[in-house]
Amino acid sequence: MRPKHTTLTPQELEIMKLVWQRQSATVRDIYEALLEHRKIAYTTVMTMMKILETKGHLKKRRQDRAFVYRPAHSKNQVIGSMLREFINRVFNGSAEPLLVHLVKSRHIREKDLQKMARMIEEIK
Amino acid sequence: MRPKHTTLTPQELEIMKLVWQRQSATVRDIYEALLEHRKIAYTTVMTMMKILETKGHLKKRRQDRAFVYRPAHSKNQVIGSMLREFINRVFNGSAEPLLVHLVKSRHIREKDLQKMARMIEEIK
DNA sequence: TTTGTAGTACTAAATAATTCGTATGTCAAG
DNA sequence: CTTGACATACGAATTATTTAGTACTACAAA
Repeated sequence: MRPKHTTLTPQELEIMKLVWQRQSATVRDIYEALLEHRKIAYTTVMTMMKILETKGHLKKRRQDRAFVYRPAHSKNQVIGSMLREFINRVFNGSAEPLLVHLVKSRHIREKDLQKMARMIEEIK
Repeated sequence: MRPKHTTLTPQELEIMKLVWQRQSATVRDIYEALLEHRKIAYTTVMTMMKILETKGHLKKRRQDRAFVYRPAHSKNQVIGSMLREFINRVFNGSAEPLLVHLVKSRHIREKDLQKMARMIEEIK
């Protein structure tokens, strides 16, 4: 069976971002990082990380008394599939109308497009 | 108070897409359109459209015995803000890494970028 | 006038997502 | 040995999302 593409919920993504940043982290590490932005209970973070593990997004390993968690997949992989899912759901699978939105809303500029064009050249 | 930016859930979006397509629609119209793709109850569609109305995404008007629903906002507006929300949540607000993903995953090609560049020229 | 059809209103159940409390165990400092 | 700090395990409450059943009403056809 395939990896089973469980997409990340908003709170799960928030935690995954922090783990990716650190390569590996304990519940406490993430708890403290989250606390800087909002009130949250230690056990809430623990539960979330346990869920992320059962969903296959985190791997854990015991180190001393606590678990150390690591990402099971790269950020690029996961974000990439979230983007694909979004394009499917919102734009029926085609990226062009997304681009149109980005351009018209001025989220990207000519400069960015040129940068991308150069990137394509390099890939070729 | 502002419009209160309720973002569309997946099923809500599905329905809104059908209403945008039709300009206006009854519960039965949408029910029949959805039925072509999957099993669903008439009252389920009714409930969803009622929710969309209370969330401010649909306006209703009675015509004969049934309600006729219309979008409260344009597709561009709503999709645009969904895109913005996605960029904030997933890419911390900057569109460039999104572009990088699109290019690297070959979702967009040089041809598309050129098209966009021309579009920018026209906007200027 | 009776009855079937098509509509809404109301209720509610199932699942997913988010949050946190209590119980329990282990280890180190006193 | 006792106690406090810190960790996990387990259970559960809350809210959001999705789905659909039942009751009731209005109208048109028989």
